[in-house]
Amino acid sequence: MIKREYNNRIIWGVIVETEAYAELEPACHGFKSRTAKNETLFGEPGRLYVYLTYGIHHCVNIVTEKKGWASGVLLRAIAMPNEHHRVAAGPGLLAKRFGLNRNHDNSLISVENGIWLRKSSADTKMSPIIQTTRIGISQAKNLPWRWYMKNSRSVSKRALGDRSPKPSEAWSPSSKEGP
DNA sequence: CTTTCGATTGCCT
DNA sequence: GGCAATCGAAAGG
Repeated sequence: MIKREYNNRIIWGVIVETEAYAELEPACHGFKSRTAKNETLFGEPGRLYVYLTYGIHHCVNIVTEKKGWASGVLLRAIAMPNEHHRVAAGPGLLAKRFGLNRNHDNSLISVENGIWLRKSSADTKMSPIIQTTRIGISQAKNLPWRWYMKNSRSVSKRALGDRSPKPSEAWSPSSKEGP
């Protein structure tokens, strides 16, 4: 589960949908270049990479892998048992509900910073976990790097309609190499 | 410099 | 199903 303290309150939920992004594939923000904007993605694991998308919504990632290698896990949906099942059922919605924005970019995940992770029996309650392709991207659509809890009602709306990638959208690793 | 478009959401037909 | 909202990178001239 993920926990968050802000406005003098602690809220929590189970992460029920994620996607992985890494430097070796073109959908990743760190694929083309390393800039001030995406620097966090190249930084040390355990920090948040938060960016604005569509000029309106924020997307929250947890940086993974080793320092110097752009990689992260996008949090796409959180189930909050004590609230309406859709309040955090999407990347933008969960960022909003958990009060996270660009100011939290590069923040270390810790109790001191008001955002942290814990294991819980609630985490496995909605299994099995389905692995499939990512959503809302235009490149490397064939990579099966999305995971979600099959039995959760809080999985993002668009995640429900799966489709297999067309051959023209297929992508396979070429020059870039992993860590 | 100008134009395009995105790791989305919500409202409309 | 379609599309506006709304901003800033990235791409194009």
